[in-house]
Amino acid sequence: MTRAEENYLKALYHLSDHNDAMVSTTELADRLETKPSSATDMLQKLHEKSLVAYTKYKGAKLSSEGRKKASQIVRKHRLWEVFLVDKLNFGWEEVHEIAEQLEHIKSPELVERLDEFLGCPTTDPHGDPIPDQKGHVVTISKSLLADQPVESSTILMGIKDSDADFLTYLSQKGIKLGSCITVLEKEPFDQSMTIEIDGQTLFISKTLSTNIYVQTL
Amino acid sequence: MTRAEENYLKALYHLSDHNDAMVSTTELADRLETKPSSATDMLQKLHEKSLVAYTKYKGAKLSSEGRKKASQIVRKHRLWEVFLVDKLNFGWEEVHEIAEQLEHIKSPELVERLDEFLGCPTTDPHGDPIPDQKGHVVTISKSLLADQPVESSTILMGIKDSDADFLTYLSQKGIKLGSCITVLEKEPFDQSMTIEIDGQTLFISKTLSTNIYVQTL
DNA sequence: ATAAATTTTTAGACTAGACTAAAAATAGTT
DNA sequence: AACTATTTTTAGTCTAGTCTAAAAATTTAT
Repeated sequence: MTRAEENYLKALYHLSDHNDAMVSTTELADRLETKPSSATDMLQKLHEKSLVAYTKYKGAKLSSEGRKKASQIVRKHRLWEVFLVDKLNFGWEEVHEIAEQLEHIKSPELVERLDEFLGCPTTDPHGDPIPDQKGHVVTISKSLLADQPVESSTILMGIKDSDADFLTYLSQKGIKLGSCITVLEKEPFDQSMTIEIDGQTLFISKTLSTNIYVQTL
Repeated sequence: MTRAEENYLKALYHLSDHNDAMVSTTELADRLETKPSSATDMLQKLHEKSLVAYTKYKGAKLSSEGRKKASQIVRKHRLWEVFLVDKLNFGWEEVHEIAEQLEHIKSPELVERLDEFLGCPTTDPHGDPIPDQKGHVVTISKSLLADQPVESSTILMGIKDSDADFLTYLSQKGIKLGSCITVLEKEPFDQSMTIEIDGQTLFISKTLSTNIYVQTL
């Protein structure tokens, strides 16, 4: 498996959104910042290798074999992110790019040992689940902060759009995984809200609250 | 810098043997398990980029810039080896291949943090020195076990040819970095020797003793 | 239902890096 | 000094992955 092949599989994994949905050539190309013609070429190649189910003009989705391969790459990506944050003290906004490289290191033994070294974590620093060796993920039911009623108390469980700037902003405010959030007020006209987070009162826009996953206590 | 370019620089680094010696196209090709014609192509390219001083039919050596780049790759390789052995409990014979991949990860910050995490080691698991950020290496004076006189007491400081099978053999015998070695007998006809290593008496061939570096106490 | 707009695929070209085979330069031998 | 043997370089081909431009299929709109 080449690096490019791995990146296509991973993109399909993320785009199919656990729904087994068909992904269009353009979607895939956009995600990988490439051209649709390149995506077509690769899809045909991956179809040949039985990693992808692809029908001309209809789109593509991962085969079970392809899904397994993809989940292994995601597993590696997220384990390395944990390593970078927990062991090397990187900020959660700095690790994605480096993990993009580390995820392609080929050594099954390394993955297992790294997993053990990290204490077999189940989520990465952004709250995304880490697939196990077989590709299975434990999905924790989480809701958007935006949907929580006033007075409700929740715990921050994940970040939807792990954009680096957004993550930097959050950590500047002291917002991190596991923070306790209580919704104090919700403005009906712009869906902004006032929250109490780890004791501190904060005013939060709709953009923010729709990108934060919480778990009800 | 592509992966191939990095591998050529690294090969030149190892072949020039700290002597700043000219390396021939064939030597380089052999080291990289490729053909001389491919090496020529790459040398011309690296010369264009001022990373290598190359004159047709004469051979090549690293420029100061190229040497710096190469030493950074070697630094990364050896730091990752320490990580794999010290933190993930790999055997010293298992780490070279994985480090060959990890050495190409691009992130200066990562290297610094890894270095610190590992306690700024000065040698890798085989006793080879780890270059610092500027490419400088601390060379410890070490001699071959084969050259030690009878009765002399030494400490094992490094392995010359870090071949996986050889390393496996050594660790099976309980031979490791830091082991105390006393030469008990030397046979003049085949240069084999009897040694005492960490209390245990061992018979050792010339091949072995010429691949082990020791430091006199 | 047919025309227009969009999406997707094909065809052909490019680059990096490798290869083979042939040509050129260097080194070794007499 | 000249002739052979070896090494090195050049020339041309191949593959993976990308691209652009054009053709084909599909979707949308009238």
